[in-house]
Amino acid sequence: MQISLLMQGTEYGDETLKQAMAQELRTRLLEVEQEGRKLRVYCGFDPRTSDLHLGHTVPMRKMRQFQELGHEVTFVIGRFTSLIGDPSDKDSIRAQITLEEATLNAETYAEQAFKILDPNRTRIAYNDTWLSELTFQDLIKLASNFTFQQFLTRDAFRKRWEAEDPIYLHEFFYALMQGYDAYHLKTDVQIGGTDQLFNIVTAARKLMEVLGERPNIAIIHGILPGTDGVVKMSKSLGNHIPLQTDPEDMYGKVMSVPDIAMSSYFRLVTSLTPTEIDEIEGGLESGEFHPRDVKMRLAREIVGIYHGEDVVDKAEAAFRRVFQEREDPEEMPDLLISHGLALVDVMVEAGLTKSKGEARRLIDQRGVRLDGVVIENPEEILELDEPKVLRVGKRRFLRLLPPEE
RNA sequence: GGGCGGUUACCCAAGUGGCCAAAGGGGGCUGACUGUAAAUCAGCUGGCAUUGCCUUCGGAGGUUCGAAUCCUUCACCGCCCA
Repeated sequence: MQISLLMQGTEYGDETLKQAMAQELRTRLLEVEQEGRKLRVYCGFDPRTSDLHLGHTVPMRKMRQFQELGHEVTFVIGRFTSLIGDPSDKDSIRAQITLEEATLNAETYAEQAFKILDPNRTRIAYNDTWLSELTFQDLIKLASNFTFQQFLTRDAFRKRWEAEDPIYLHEFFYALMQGYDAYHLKTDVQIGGTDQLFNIVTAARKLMEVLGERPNIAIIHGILPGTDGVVKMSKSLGNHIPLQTDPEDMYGKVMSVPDIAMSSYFRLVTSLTPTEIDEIEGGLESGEFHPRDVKMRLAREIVGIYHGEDVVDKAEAAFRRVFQEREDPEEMPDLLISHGLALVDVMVEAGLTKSKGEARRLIDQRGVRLDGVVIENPEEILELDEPKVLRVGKRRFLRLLPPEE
């Protein structure tokens, strides 16, 4: 009963492993029941940036499922692991962050997570509290359980090895640290994406075993692609949909996701049942549904989760207005300007462009409009006697207000 | 520690004294098309300035009328040897 629900949507890339994990989960459930306790479930999130995005919610939704079944969920904030950066992430090595930065970034992590997790049933833990206590001796002991070759067969490392790109020694610690988290928390279940297979299945399970704990069960989910539809969602790539964005923006960002990624989005970040999703996919395939309408449904679902059903209609209306009917949005920032200012200066001042050169370029490319009229002259001087709407490109808007007389 | 090769713009990568703000690709942006999808096409992609100037080719210093390109030195990376 619980098993099928908990294994729902998992993706191991290996049927044998999946069966093994399902079997272990079954056994473990029975055991904890006899012990009169609940499963201890955890997933770690590294605060390498300050905001969580849709991609983070995939494991969080799975955690929520465990919560609903009464299990104990620990939301680990990887303040210590984020110092290294998971080598599974391509460019995480590049920018090392400090504990101070990680702490700052983590400030609102829990608050953001509670959009998905039940705050009353979530334990928050920071992994620096135990990882920073380890001695060099401890580290040696942990490290001695693994061979260099085991790490090297990992895709992330192997590719770099073959490309003769640097692989830093400390990157190997990441898996050890994550494994130690699982050991320290004595977890029964660890959740993560397919990119965490090595960290969870190889490192954590082995470490727990040699340290005298039962290996935790890996619940592995698929990876949510970003708004480009291909690469894993991440803030540093700029293909993310932040949880803390306004409903209109969230709706629009979902709409910009390529069709091919829709199915992943439905499966990974909405509450639709597998049956409902099958119906949608069938309808798409037969041509019964228009992909755009399906995507609008997707956008409604997602906006509804984070902003509430009551604002969904408004977000959708705003989207239709601006992108389908090509009207100006109802709400946009105002800027009071005085007479005789150069348009390019106003654009830079308002943050619509980074430089005057960029502003001129956009005007040149016919990408700047004032009340719908394309501005032709890069040296345009503004003389307003009534408010006008400045549109830069597809989605940058500003209402210019004339000076008060 | 020794030998060799390398460090170029957001990323990859060409460029070995002036024609280099620096080829090409990716990414991003603008426009056309359109469903803020995909594909395609055209263009843009350091800053300031209306013909010019300033900053940029790992850091610092030097040679030269002139350097991403040559020299010195420092730092970092890879390969091979130990």
